[in-house]
Amino acid sequence: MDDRKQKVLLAIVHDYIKTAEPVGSRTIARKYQLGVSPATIRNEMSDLEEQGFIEQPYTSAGRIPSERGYRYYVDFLMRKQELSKEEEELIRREYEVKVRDVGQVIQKTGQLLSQLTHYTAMVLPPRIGISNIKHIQIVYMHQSQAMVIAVMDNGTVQHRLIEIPESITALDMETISKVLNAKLQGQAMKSIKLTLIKDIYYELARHRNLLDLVMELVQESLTLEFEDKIYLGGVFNMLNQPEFRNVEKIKTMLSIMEQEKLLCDLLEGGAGDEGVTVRIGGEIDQLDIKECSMITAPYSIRGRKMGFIGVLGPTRMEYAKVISVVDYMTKHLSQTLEQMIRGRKK
Amino acid sequence: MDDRKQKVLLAIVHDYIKTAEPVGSRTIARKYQLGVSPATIRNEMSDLEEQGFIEQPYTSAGRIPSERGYRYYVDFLMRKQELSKEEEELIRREYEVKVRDVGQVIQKTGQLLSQLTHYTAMVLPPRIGISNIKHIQIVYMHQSQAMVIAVMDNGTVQHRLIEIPESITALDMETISKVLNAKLQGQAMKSIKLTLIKDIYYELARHRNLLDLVMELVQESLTLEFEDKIYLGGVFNMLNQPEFRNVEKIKTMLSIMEQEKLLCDLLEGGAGDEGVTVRIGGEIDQLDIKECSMITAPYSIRGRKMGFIGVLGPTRMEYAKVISVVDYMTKHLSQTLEQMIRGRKK
DNA sequence: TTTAGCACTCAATAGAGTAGAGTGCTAACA
DNA sequence: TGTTAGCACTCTACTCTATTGAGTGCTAAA
Repeated sequence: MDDRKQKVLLAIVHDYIKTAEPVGSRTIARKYQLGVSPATIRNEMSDLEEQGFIEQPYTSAGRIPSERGYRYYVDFLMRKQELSKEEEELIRREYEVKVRDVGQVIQKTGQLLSQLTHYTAMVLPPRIGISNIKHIQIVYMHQSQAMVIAVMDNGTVQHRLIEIPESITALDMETISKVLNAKLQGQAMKSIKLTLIKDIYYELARHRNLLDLVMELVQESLTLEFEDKIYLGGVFNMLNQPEFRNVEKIKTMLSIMEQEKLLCDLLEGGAGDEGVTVRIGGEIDQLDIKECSMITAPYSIRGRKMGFIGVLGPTRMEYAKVISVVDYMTKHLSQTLEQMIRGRKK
Repeated sequence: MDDRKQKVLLAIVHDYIKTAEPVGSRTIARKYQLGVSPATIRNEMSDLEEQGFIEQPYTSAGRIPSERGYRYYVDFLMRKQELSKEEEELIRREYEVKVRDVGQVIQKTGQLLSQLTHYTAMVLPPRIGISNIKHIQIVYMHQSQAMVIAVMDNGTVQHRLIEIPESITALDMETISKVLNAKLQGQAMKSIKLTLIKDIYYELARHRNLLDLVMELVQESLTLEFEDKIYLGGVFNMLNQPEFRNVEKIKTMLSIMEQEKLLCDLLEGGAGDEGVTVRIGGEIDQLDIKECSMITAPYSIRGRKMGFIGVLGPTRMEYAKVISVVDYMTKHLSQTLEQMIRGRKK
């Protein structure tokens, strides 16, 4: 692909991202100084179309980038775009106030992502399956009920009400808490194996009843990993995009947004181990939202991948901008979380 | 208002609720056996319009109920509509599985509400401000950080990471936990007064530093009451309503849905102390969502009002149906929550 | 290789006409 | 006096038909 063709493609992508209207040869000649006439540009466009980088919605309309065109743009033509001073300032300021626990950080991240990009943001909170138990506590509520609380070292807290046999006293529970703490502290939810459970059983044979219930909680927390909550921000930003002028599209869009499970898969599915991943249109294979692109990236705490953040927008997305925002935010998020949970030992 | 006028109004309300089209005199004569000709009905309609119960979108269209018309319908004409056996069965079944903690119950309630009514459901979880502290625990995370956990007797758990001076040991914290529990157990967050705090201060003069932070949490939990989370269900149900054919309306609608604070006010604002409240159109004064009605009701645990549930739909709403669903759900919700937190002493 | 010119295509817009639902009025009827 | 049939009138929604304009592709000349 020669230099001038690249320039033409770049012009088409830029203009279409900005206006959402098919771009004609004349517009390019007028707005982007290439030093050639519209006729020449038409010839180039004809070639580009043959190679599959651009397409025509109908005969005698302007051209729009194809998915392949966007891909080429993202891979070769796009120039990196740093965040502005104001934006960085905004992020810094927002993270400073009122973010006391992990949940709030996650939520704020979603908010910022959507605010900065004007698209829909998705954030997957730190997965508990791969974090370690810091403390387990059983709180007596009344004669047939107790609350099991597990504090994880990523700063989250799991809790559940359980039924207990009436024969068990508050004192019993304290004993159980102690043993559980001794055995489970520092263990990852995932790594709690049968041997360990047997070990605890042995030590607490007397309290087998209660123990069954507690272990059930532990087990369930593990499965919870897969039905994790996901934080969305700016869903209705998407409605400002001209591609959502028609109500049917909005409906499919929103019904997708209500399926948390699907979104989690979407977010986890494509992202690589490190760095920002861009998926354009059909490259998101799980789903048939047409004309959408996703930009995702994992964030980590102390080098361990803990979750994902992502932005969903139309294929006609401001890739350069969104990529740098996502990149910047993962780093900032990792940093904020690390600061918050400073105590973690490697 | 004489009997026949009521019948005509009822016919108009029913038909408009069903079809979302202005209702003409002929339609009424055909579909609702009133035993009179369209001309007579026209005369009645003319009167009804003069009295403000119905209106015409434009000359020579059919009539639609005015807000006053809906109000009259709800107050005097509407017949109570019981839930079907299938619906009751559905509710029972859904509450049985996988509702282990209060959060899940709340979420499930929202889901059911929207599923049964086909409108948007909102649920305000039990307010912590008016619930009592069951247990306070401080968990040591590492040398400069601790997690404060408060278990409330309504089955919710509050938690927060706090910074602690390095001089404080894990043992210190256990002492503090003990004293806090002794003093705060059974107290409502709201009722924690200065005298009580002084009392604790006195007893724990040595640990004043840490105490400051813990009390701050308690204080903040109190303010949290006002920025409570709200659970929404079936937001996109609304899009199936024909009044949301145009995109602008969808946008205002959704942007309202994203403002949690506003929704909480909305939910709390109009509801009375007991029973179902219906607000029609302009009667929802906080807001300028036009053409919407809200049906709300408080739910309680052991006779104490703990939160609200509500349904938001177009003014052209199936009032009879929604009212009975909301009514039924508050009762069922109260019951489920009471069962779950059985231990509460009056 | 580039450019100007020109015929052709197609969506979007605007206008005109038509159909249909519904009203209000009047006069006749029970 | 209340009810009804008849009829002229109103207004929206829909269809059909130009018209406009942006844009292309091709050809021939520079």
